[in-house]
Amino acid sequence: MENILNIFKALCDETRLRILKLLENGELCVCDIVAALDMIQPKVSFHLGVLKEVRLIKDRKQGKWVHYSIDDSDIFKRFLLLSTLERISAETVSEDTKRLKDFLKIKHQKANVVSMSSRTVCCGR
Amino acid sequence: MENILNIFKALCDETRLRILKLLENGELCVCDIVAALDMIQPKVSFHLGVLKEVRLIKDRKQGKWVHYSIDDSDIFKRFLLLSTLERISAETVSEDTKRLKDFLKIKHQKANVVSMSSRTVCCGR
DNA sequence: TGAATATATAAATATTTTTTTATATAATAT
DNA sequence: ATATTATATAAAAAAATATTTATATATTCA
Repeated sequence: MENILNIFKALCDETRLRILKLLENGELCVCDIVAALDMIQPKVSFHLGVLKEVRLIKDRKQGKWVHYSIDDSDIFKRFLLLSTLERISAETVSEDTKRLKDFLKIKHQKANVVSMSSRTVCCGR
Repeated sequence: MENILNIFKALCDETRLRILKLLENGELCVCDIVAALDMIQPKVSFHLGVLKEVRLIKDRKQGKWVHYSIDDSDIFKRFLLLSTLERISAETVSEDTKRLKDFLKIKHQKANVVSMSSRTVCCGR
């Protein structure tokens, strides 16, 4: 019971569903998600922690960055996520996707300049 | 989003999962559930209301009684419930099932006496 | 009709969860 | 070394949810 209950507790929050929806298309680092959701970073970290705790997502550390992605090692969770996320239309999260797109664009532009000047910037702050 | 979110909000509570597990074997009236969970009646009514609101369960009124049962008119919810409830072992809810069994036994005994003396008692209080 | 029973609802309280603000940690760059 | 960047965490405040207590409604029974 404990287990399935905690999965639902992790899924019963709008912010966390938005995060999962963002991760549907592949891994993102924390600052990507912060930009996409337009929320402050500790808030996003909190929700990532909740999702990670029940293993709906996993993380991968690389230098200063932490990349999060859907953890599809469990077949039940995989199916649950699949059927859940397909019930959230792209339209519903269009603002998030737009902000993410814009952010990644600028980030990659900077990364190019950076690779020439040998700096390493993610959020450009 | 609203819709799937509210389904998870309804499912993210232990009492409500216990209620659903009880209803797995067919409809029960409120006083059956109150006895099985060993909780006060307004608390049970509150949780039944939450489940009914998102149409995970439905009710059927008959005289003084209200009978609740799983609402399986929606295929997604049906599947979700099926796969959820099978993840809650009978062992986990054995106390609930025991109390329910005991309660129904006494209730039916009374109902028999009652049918002879033409009274209508449910909870015997 | 009046008492008893089954359930629902409203208001007050308690608890849990989320959000914010401040700060810590760890990696990289200068 | 020191500053900057990315992320996490702790503590306080705010918001949401659940629980209790009291009461209302509706049905049946005597």
